[in-house]
This record gives sequence, C-alpha cells and structure tokens, in this order.
Amino acid sequence: MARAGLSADRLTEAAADLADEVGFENVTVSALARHFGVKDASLYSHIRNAQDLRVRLAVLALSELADQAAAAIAGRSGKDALVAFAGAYRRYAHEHPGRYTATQMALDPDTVATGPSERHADLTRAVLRGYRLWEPDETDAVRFLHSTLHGYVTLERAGAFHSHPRGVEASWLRALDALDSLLSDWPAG
Amino acid sequence: MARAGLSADRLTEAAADLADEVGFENVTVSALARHFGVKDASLYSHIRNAQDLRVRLAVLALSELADQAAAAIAGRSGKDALVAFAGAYRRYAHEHPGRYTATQMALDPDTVATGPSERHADLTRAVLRGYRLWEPDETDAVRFLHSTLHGYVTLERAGAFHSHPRGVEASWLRALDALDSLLSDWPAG
DNA sequence: TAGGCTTGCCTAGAGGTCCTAGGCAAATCA
DNA sequence: TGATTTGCCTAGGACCTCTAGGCAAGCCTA
Repeated sequence: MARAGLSADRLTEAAADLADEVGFENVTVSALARHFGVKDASLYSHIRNAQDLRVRLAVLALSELADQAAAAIAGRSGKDALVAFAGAYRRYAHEHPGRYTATQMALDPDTVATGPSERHADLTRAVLRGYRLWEPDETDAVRFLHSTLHGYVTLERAGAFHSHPRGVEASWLRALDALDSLLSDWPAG
Repeated sequence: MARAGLSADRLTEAAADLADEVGFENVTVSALARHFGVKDASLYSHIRNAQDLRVRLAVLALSELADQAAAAIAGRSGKDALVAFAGAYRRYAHEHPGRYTATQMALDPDTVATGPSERHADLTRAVLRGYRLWEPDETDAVRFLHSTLHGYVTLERAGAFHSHPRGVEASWLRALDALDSLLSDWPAG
C-alpha cells in the first residue's frame, strides 16, 4: 500500500481550499481524509484534533492576508496606500471566503504570539504613516480602520447590504473616501 | 408521564440563553433537549432542524438588539443619538455574546424579509437624521456606521485589540468622536 | 543487504450529534 | 365519553470525533 505523503502543512493547505469551496464550518477531519483517500483516523498523527486543524488554517489565512496586504501597499502612501490596502483586504475576503472566515477565529494568546496578527497590525500602521498621526491617535485610528474594513466585508458577505438597491461597490468607494477624509483630519482628543 | 410544555418560542429563548452561556457554536439540539429533560427527537416536532433553530435564534437576537437600540435613541438626536445607539449596540454584544454571534448568521432573503434586519437599518437611518444626509449619501453612511460598529465589537470580542496597551474603552470613545466628525462633514461625492 | 527502528496508515470501536419513522398516551374537542 | 389531535417516546441509521493497538513501508546502521 502506497503512502499518501501527508503532513500538517499539506493538510492545512487542503483544509484551506476545502474551506473556500464548502465553507469554513464544513471543514471536517472526515472530509479532509476523504480528499486524500485515507481513513480519518490517519490524520490524527499529523494534527492533534479538529480544533487544531482549524487554528492552523486560521494562522495560514492570516499570514496570506498579510502577504497580500504588504504587496498592495509597497511603494504607495497616503490615500493610494489606503485604497490598495483596503482593496487587497476585501479581495482576499471575496476570493477566499472560507479562509477569511477562518481569520475571525478567536485565537488564544499563545497562538497570536506566533506572529501573523502582529504583522497585520504593523501593516495597518504602515498605511497610516502618510497621515501623520501620533500616539495614541495612531492606535485609535488603526483600530478604527481595521474595524471598518472588517465590518464592511463581513456584512457584505452576510448579505446585509442587499436589502437596498444602492450599489455595494459605490458605497465601498465612498467608504474609502470617508476613511481618507477622516484620517487626514483625525479629530483632536 | 407529564409533558414538558415545549414550543418553538420556548426552545428559541432557551437556545439564546444557552448560546450566551456556552457560545453560539455549541448550541445543539441535543444540549437543548438535555436542558428540558427530554429526548432530542422530541424537539423535531417544534423545529424543523438544527439550522432552523439557529435561524430562529438569530431573528430573536436581531429583534432584541433593535428594541434596545430603539430605546437608546428615543428622544435624542445628533451625537447624543449616535453615542447612545453605538453604546446600546456594543453593550448588547458584550452582555449577550452568543446572541450577538447569532446576529452575524447569513440569513436567506425570505427570513430577512420577516423584519428585524430592516428594522435595524431603519434605526440606523434614524440616528443619521440629525446629520442631514441625503441619498445616496445616507445609505453609504448607514453602511459605514454599521460596518464600523459591527467590526469594532467583533474584533474587540475576538481579542484583536489586546496586543496593545492602549485602553479599548478610550479607543471606543475616540471612534465615536471620529464617526460624529465624519458624519457631520460627509465628504462630497 | 540484513536487521532493527521509526513512522504512516490501517482496523476496531466508543461516544456524540442530527434526524426520520412509527407508537403510545395525554390533552382537547365533539 | 368517544374520537381526534398533539407531545413525547423508542428504535435506529448516518456522519463526525477521537483513542488504542497493529502491521508494514521506508529509513538507518552495521
């Protein structure tokens, strides 16, 4: 009997693709085992349990998202950087719905400390560099920006904006205008 | 054998309490049946399936959230209304984490048409009345406001803001200042 | 290249959740 | 009081999670 050549990384990548296809909540150990043509019990030598698999998937997605965001803002500043950053963020969420859902998982502090979340925060800070904000305004603005982007793509995906005819794309562009305007003139504390 | 006196509504309320206690994802038909001391098969005369139960829970939560938001903005306008609305929204999310998670469920259009989502949008519009925005700016602003509030409370609950010492409460107040400032001077299209 | 060791995938099986089919008895109604 | 409806039951199948223990493939060493 030939071996399937599994590893935690290969399982995580396959789980990510599966998540994009069938939804994050449908990523199961059994489905993953079927994909590789092995028995589900075989996966437990590579992953601790189903939750472990989901955490690995979340870390992978956060890392990919940071990569794309970093590429998007390279060589840009100010509103250019903001639009590129937000666009990369939203595009990732649309093209990889399962992976994006995974990024919303509540990770325990130990896992967060492994990197990708921090990197995300650093990138957001880089976007704001052109707006000349100083602490603590910068942190407040980072949180605000992150909240608005995350909230927008989440609500958009949940269909919360479909009840009104106004185009979602047009609202998105105006949201970016609004963010730029707000960051350019962040209200004094 | 005495009957337990179940009904779809009683099940939904119990499911909501259960969600706040153990998390939305752990609301199962079995757990609910255990809570009432009956067999899980008995619940299927009241609910169609597990998904139906979760949808009912989402509708309940959206309705409660709308009630609290409506009470908060009654008799207020402008920034007062904004702060009260946002506060009610955030408080509900903190006090009822399971219910709030339920509100994030993707509801199919038929369910959305039953009311609570629309009501939520109407309330957001009411908050903006004092800012004198006209279509399509108003819709864009409704979406922006909703995104920022939802994003903030979601990220806050996921622990995304814990990595930095700046107080989450202080950032929240500044976010409200920023929203007020932005809505007061919504950038021209 | 032969023996031993590690490792990868296996079978077996227990326990949990979801859900359907069909039955009996309690509550309600004629 | 008898007939009908309703509520909860048992039985059981399908799927998912995870553990224990086994066998053989592939690697290391001599």
